[in-house]
Amino acid sequence: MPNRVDRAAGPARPTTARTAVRQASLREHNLSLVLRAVLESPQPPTRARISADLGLTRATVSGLVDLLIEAQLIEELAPVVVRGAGRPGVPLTATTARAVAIGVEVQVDQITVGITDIGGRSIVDQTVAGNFRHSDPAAVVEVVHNLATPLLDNVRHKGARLLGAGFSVPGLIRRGSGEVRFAPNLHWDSVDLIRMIADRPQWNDLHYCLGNDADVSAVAESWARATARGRPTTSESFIYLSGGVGIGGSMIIQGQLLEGQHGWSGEIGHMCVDPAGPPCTCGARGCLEQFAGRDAIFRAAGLDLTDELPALIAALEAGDPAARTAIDNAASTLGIALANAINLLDVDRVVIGGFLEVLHPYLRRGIERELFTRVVASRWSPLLVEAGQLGGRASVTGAARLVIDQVIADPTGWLSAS
Amino acid sequence: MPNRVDRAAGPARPTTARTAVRQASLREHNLSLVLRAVLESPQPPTRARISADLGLTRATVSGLVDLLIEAQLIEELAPVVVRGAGRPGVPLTATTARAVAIGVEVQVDQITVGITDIGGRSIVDQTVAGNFRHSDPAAVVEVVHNLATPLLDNVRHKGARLLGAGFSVPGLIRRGSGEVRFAPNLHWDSVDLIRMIADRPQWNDLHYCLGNDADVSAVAESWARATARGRPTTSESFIYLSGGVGIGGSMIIQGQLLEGQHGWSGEIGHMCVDPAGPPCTCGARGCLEQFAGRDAIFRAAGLDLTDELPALIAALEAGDPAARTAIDNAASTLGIALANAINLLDVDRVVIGGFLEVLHPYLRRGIERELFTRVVASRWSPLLVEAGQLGGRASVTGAARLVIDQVIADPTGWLSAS
DNA sequence: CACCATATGTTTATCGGACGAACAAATCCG
DNA sequence: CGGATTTGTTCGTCCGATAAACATATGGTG
Repeated sequence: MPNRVDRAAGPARPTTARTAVRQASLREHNLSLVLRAVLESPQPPTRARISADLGLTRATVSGLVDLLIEAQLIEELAPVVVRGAGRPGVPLTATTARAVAIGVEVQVDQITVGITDIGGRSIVDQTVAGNFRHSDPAAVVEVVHNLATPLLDNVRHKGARLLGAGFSVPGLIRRGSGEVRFAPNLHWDSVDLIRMIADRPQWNDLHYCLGNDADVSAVAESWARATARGRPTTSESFIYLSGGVGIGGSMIIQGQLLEGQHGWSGEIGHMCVDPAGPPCTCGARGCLEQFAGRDAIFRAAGLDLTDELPALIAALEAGDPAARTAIDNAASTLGIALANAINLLDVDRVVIGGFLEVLHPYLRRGIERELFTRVVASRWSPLLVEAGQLGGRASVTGAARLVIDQVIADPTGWLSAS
Repeated sequence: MPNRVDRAAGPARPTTARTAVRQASLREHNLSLVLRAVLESPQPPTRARISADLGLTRATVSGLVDLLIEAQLIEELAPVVVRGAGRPGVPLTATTARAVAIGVEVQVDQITVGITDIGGRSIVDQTVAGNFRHSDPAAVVEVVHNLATPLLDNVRHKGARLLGAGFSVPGLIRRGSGEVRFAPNLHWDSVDLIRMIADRPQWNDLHYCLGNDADVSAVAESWARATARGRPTTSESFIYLSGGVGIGGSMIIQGQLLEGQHGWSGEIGHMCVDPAGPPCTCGARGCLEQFAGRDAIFRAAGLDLTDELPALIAALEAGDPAARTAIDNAASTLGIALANAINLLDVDRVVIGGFLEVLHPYLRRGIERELFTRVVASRWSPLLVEAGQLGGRASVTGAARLVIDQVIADPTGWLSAS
């Protein structure tokens, strides 16, 4: 089958399937269910356990499991487990490094390529620094290709299956296509990134995903905290804040990315937190970015824009009043913006990522203060402001995760090939 | 079967069904699909047309249609249509006044009961005025009962099927139960409204729905504009603003109500539009309500709070500067709040309802001005600020619609009874 | 008007896939 | 060692969609 870009970003879209359900869809769905059960279970489940959890017959589950095993997506473990009477079950788990996805993160100052297996283990990754502002897409593709080729060769050589490739780009994506609609910092405008990559021989015949970096990072965080807590990602809802040059946002509602009509949702950086505030690059006034963006904070703290994060932290630790005020202002405006979002969406969790992740300890109290006074439902449901867990690796991981989410959503396409 | 409150509010929840798919579910799904095809089609479709649209066999569709006809949900029309060669098809349409839902709207100053059939036609409705602030739930139930009984008797006497009852309440709903969590104006706290109603003999054995009034109105508007444009409600996304004593909001994303984790989403009235603004009843400062709520506008316009809307409109038409300023301020703060919401959700349509609906002509320009400068994506996708189409009837219609949405989402439960 | 082309709706046989029950396998317990 | 218990597989059954043939009802054309 040819290159496919089924969805431009995000995990399985809520299947309020307007499409008809043929008998095969039934299989697809249950296959997806079983695979998800294996991948998201706290510990490797047996066939019997899956059967009980899902309400399917053991016979049915067995059949589906066989298909997934044949596809190298899952495998059996030794039946070491002993826990009472009865024949011990065979625990099932994701294969390690046998079914992998490649994630590519394009940033303004670096490009990272990483390989993640279906179980979420990062196999290998590699970063190359550079200046990609106002870059030529073809040059970027070249860099990606060169960076990825050895990794791909290596993985293929070991007999692993390549499930697909996911891309994270700092800009707006055209949903359902492999096209970058607009990436201000890269200075890209309607670049069909996927097509450019897919034309290369080694990149043929793959599944492709493309996503906005904030969205992709949010997906990765959703995954990380689900596995960390040993719980399925299903019911998680949170707002993800991605601090960078600007401030991006993204919403995970019940484990699903809320993409919006065009895939441009989450522009929390341009939420108005003070109509009398300073003008923003977007043309409006008082946008959050102007208070809590990287440049804004550094400027308010009296630092040079070329300074690095450690300088800011040093100033904070030294008790520098300007730095402290800068952070407090950022925190309270972040709090206002997040309170607005929470009131709108009824979500009780916020995850702070990007460069703000490191500042989380300094920001948290200030943010929470605003949340507790402004969120209407805060008296009934506690609110949490957490730091991301993935640091700079969120985007690469997430990009690969986009692919894996597609596999989970419908494993059928990945069955036939041995 | 006993009284059921399958979902507390809203239309079919996105079925990212974590639950297993048995063979029966397949039937359910396709039944739902066929029913939806009949109900949402611009003009009555034939079996063959449905078959082509959905990709199901004519045989399959025929079978499903038979079930739906037997359940009195749809019926055949005379094959009058002549449009080319071939055997003329039999057009299918919703039955009129043979399958109906009852909608109940509880407001602070009135209670309305209305009956709507599955095709969306309003059969009859009735309103009683009263003061239900700080009301006794039991008394309200009594009023509802007395108001509804003759309507129900009448409908049943004509041999129509009662599909269920939907309730609209100005407050927070406990999702998945029939309980009103908190309704400040009614002064209700954890009132199990559905149980109280269902205990009455005539109300036995029904399907029940319960929803927040803004949510319910939004559902009704979604439906109204879908049928008005002769298009299925599927892909519609908009933000609904419900002006009342306060300002409620609600989001319809791709035809689906976005309820949030607890069902408390849409609190756009407490979005901060000016951190230095006046204190709000919620404890924060600068909430939208304090600028664009009914009381705020009347106060700013120099009117008495007991005045009615016509007084405000008269002042506006007379060119009264205070009134004009009040409206302009309301519009720009509404614009700020809506821009925030739109940036977050990537929706390109806003529907203004409640008492603001009438003021729409005076507000629109001011709102749009803010939107066009503040919404990042406005240069690519045009934004629309529309008035609701249903006026005061939105809530009753929507309440009944909650039930009908459930029927559409899974008609199985309504098949057996002749 | 006969006849064919075209489209709709129904009938029939077939097949895919889940289910239930029975059975073999592997453990624990007494 | 034999019963109890749980797991995984095998086999017949049943439900529901599919495909193909057929009956039905038009329009068009010589």
